[in-house]
Amino acid sequence: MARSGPKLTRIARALGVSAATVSNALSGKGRVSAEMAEKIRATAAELGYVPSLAGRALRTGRTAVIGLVLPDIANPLFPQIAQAIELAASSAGYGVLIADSRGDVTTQTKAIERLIDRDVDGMVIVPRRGTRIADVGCPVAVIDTPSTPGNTVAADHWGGGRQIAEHLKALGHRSVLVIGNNPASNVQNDRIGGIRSALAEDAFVETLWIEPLEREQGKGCPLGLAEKVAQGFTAFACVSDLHALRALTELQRAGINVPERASVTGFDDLIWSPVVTPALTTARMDMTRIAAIAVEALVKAIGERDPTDAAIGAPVTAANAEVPMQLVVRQSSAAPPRTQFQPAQTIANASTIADARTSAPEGEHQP
Amino acid sequence: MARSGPKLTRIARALGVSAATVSNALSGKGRVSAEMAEKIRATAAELGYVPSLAGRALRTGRTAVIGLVLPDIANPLFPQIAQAIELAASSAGYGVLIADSRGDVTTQTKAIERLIDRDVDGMVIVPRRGTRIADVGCPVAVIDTPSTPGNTVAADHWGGGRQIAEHLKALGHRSVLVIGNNPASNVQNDRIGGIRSALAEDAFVETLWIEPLEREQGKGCPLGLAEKVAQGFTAFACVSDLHALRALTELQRAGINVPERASVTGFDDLIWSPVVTPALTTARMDMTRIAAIAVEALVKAIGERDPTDAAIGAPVTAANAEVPMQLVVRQSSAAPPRTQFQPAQTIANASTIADARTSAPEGEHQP
DNA sequence: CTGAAAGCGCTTACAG
DNA sequence: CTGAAAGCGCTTACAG
Repeated sequence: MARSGPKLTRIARALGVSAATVSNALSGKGRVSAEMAEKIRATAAELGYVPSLAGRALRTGRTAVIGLVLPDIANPLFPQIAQAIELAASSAGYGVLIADSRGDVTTQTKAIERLIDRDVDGMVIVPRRGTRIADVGCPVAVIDTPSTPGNTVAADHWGGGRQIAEHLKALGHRSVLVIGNNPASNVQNDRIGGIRSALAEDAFVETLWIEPLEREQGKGCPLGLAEKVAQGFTAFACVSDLHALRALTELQRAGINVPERASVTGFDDLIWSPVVTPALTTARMDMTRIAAIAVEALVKAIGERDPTDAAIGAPVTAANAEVPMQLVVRQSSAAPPRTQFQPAQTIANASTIADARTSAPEGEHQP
Repeated sequence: MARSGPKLTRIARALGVSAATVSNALSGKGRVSAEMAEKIRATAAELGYVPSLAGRALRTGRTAVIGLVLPDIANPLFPQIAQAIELAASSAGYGVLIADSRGDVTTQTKAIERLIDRDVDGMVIVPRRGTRIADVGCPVAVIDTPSTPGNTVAADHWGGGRQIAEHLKALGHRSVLVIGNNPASNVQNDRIGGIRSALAEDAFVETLWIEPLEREQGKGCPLGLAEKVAQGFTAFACVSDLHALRALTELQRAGINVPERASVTGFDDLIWSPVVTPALTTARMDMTRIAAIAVEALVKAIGERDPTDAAIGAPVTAANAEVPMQLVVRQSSAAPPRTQFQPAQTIANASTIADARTSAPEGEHQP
């Protein structure tokens, strides 16, 4: 309650000891007799003592705050990340200052500078693709992809891709269209690489890079998935649940039943994945663990760092770990048409769509 | 770059003046001659001087940090809010510390306490429904609904509801099912109230309160919307784009074309709204303005507050404003079946669904 | 117009 | 084991 409660000195006076002794007792550095320490702790608790971070920061050079730098807060993955980091950080006694890059590299640099100016003890960065995080001047933990050179903590995107692929393979899918939107993204390339590697021998795989959909425009160029179904694709493996959602609704809109006639999978288990009909099969990151590792590494680096080396060229430290992804199977993926009988039906909006039954379920485009 | 750059004293020494003069020059309090001030500013810039917030905080009792308290970071609206608040706050020279309530009232209280312990100058709170924000001990701006008693800044949810309703009415819809999930939410009630009030005379309206979908479960009880279509409803007005997405996909899954046979609308213009096929018609809040107003009010309150009144019972100040919502018309809403010819078609998954053409498009359930 | 002093609350050597 | 002192970097009265 009490904003920056009573001061240390008040406790000291109340007990007739020095502020230094109170400080020592409270920090448990052991320079105080057990009884005295106990008495001091009791009084502190009773008075609702909360140390002034400002005072401490000024003395120690540590603010107990870390920055969270994100490429774009609008990213639907942001909530998961922020929540996990906030939990890990506050458990470790750190506050989390947010900084938004708004998708822009210049803004990212500025955001990082602002955090530095605020004397954060360290920062967690989810870099915008292609960004080099260097000589920031404080400990940094990067969350990205194992493929990113340097110290990073990341989900095993490749392994996640393999899980998705194994799942589709086990269902009997042999023609898979992989959908991504950013060939420059390490994360997407890892996921796609994983999918392709697990599917390599058994299936025909094609990758479709889609254009970023202009927000607000909303008129979205259709991905032409109905045609892909007609060509024989039975599964659409998207690198994000956002693409999966786009694929799912486009297929449904074209009158193609999911999962009876085409399976759709995504990545990240975003908020809507279980809400949609049919619910999306996806692979999720263990954000809690990723955040825990990142923050732990950060805290360790902060501890090892000499707070007085303030200036340029200070060590950039980070974690280096890879966390498995978890497959979440829901109703948007099932055995392909070949193995499941479909009652005769006419397709809505048939004008633009070839009836998939008239095309071979697979193989016609095999090399 | 330089972490907590050169100190004030360094500038003072470089110019042979006192630290006090430098401080005065930089803060522009005008106790310094113009030339001197200019020289000082130049040197400060040259040395890359960045004031130590810790030092300043200790002296002034102001940390230049505000807290952002959210009911649940996982909320899909969070990105919009966080982004807008971060921008407004950093423009005003404030950092933003995040605090997650994780949907829990106790956690919310703890999160607020932690922010207080960190000596934030004020906080923006998006309260969990039914929470009383009181005697926090620092200036507070609440973002909620105009219906919430007390000082709040909010979107005009009621007006947004009216806009949605007018839109549907203009298209010719006369049977509207309103979908919400939380009868205790002021926001939802305002939105629904607005919809109903604008529709009152001309249409039949029913409200469907749906169960919160258990995440991970993903098996989601279907909402039974196909049946509603059979009953004659032609429009589904949801209080959130998340519900709208659920409705849209359920309808599509049932073989009901949107928007030809049923229109779907949402609220908030969440990330997926323009991505989905058909893109969602929705009403969005002007988060930028809401955040600007909230932060401005907060900063004003902080300025008026005596930083030494530290303790209990300090004034809780806030904004009080109502910001119009903006209707975003996309393809998920169109004229109802009656006014638009539908080619004959068979419905997929017909087993569970009555063919809507056999039921009256409206009226049969009118009182 | 400018400077010297005091002090915000804390912690860390250094004495006793 | 405990205390007195110094100082982190800043700003605000108060003198000159």
